[in-house]
Amino acid sequence: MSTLNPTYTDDIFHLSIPVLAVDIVLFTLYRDELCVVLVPGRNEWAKGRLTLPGGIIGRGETLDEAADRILERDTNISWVYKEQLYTFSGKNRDDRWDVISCSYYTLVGAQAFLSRIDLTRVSLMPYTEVSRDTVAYDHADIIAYAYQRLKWKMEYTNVVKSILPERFTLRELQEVYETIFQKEFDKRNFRKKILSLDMLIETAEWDKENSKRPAKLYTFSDTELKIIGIL
Amino acid sequence: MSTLNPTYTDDIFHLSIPVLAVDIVLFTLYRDELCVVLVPGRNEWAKGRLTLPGGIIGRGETLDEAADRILERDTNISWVYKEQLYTFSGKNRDDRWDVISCSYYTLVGAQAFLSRIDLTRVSLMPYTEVSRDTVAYDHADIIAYAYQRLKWKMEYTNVVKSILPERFTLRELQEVYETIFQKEFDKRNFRKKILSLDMLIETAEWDKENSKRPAKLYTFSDTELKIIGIL
DNA sequence: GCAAAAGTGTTTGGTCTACACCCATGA
DNA sequence: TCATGGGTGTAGACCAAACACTTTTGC
Repeated sequence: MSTLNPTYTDDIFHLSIPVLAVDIVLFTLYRDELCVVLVPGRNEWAKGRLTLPGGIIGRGETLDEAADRILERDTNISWVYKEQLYTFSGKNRDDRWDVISCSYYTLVGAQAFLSRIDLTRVSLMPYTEVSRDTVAYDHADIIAYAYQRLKWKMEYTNVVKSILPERFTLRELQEVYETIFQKEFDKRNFRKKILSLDMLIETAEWDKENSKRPAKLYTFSDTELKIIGIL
Repeated sequence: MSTLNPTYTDDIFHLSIPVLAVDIVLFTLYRDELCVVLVPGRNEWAKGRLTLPGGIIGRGETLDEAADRILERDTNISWVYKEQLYTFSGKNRDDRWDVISCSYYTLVGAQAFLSRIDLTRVSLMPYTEVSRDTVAYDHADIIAYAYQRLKWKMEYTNVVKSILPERFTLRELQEVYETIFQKEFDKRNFRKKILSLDMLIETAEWDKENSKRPAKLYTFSDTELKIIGIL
């Protein structure tokens, strides 16, 4: 029996203690929509349905390590901002097993995401289509909770940087907020607010991508997650 | 081997998966100080030191049920507001075992607390005295985290009601906030703010306890936890 | 020169803070 | 009548929201 990475064929499901799994809610923006990464269910209770990437934690592993391992296994993504969300244990979580799920959520930019992922193994579902009918177990609840937490983090930290490229325009930044919050913000107030936070540094470069007046490019002043009040 | 309530003598510590425990941070106010309930360490690695009330979760139990069971076992307290805090899994949490701890915190009024607890089995430690030297494992870290979360919940919910008697004066309410936040608030601003939230109902009764001008007694309008912005 | 997106300030209302005095009661 | 804590209002600073026009560029 391997120490790391126990498999579903172990006899761990017949013990007097529950099994602890780690499930990951990976958010990304794709075609101006907030999407979640899902994988096909691998056991008989989730066959033909989509689930969150997840796995059983091994002895000697921390939860963070297990989250990294599972994320890398399913998406090839190896370093991202991630945060533990909640540990779910409702009796009806799983049709048969007594599995407790420690969930994480993470946020990845579409570029980084698409360049690493194998879309034959994972799929993207728009957040608006997530429901108990479209994803297995209680994973729709976990995703809904992750979405709340994400919005909330975006209101008072610079976590949005994990979804943006190194340099970006204020308009792009605003669009990320608008997509995730599903509401529009006033351009002037948004810029004033963001700039007043000293979260961004103005670069000397300009965005010449589109054929209109070029926009200044900005970058984040902090590489680490920082708590600030945004919205 | 019992299904609920596995004991430390089971062989569960030799498995390929980690063991999941539930630890509880119970806050109460005692002599105008924020205190935490601790119990004597029961295994050889925590002998002679104090730990949080905790135990191994059993198969068939949810985390909330395990938290209730452990709380009742150690303190006779059977219904209180409680909230899952975080699931800790650092490698150095425990000298020997690979135990993952799902922690809860809760807040109990001194009256309810003292009437139910057996002080020969548990002890109270002022929050200011909690440190890695005074409590075992990584429990000081868990308590510090719980304290942050508690303050934060008190800023935007009516959670404070779990520590107050059914009827109370505005002064008492303010004192609870001052004790927990370890800072003083302006009386007029505090009253204005609290009353503007429609969180309280003014009763027809007066507090005649102290021998000065009687104060109006208030009660909470919501019995459930409610999100509001307080401070 | 025109279409398209970038960029920019001011006014207004609400909220937070600081601050000092009178009132009701029991002793 | 006095000591003690209960109860109240206002002015200034700050922050959030609403709102419209000018600038730069490519075509």
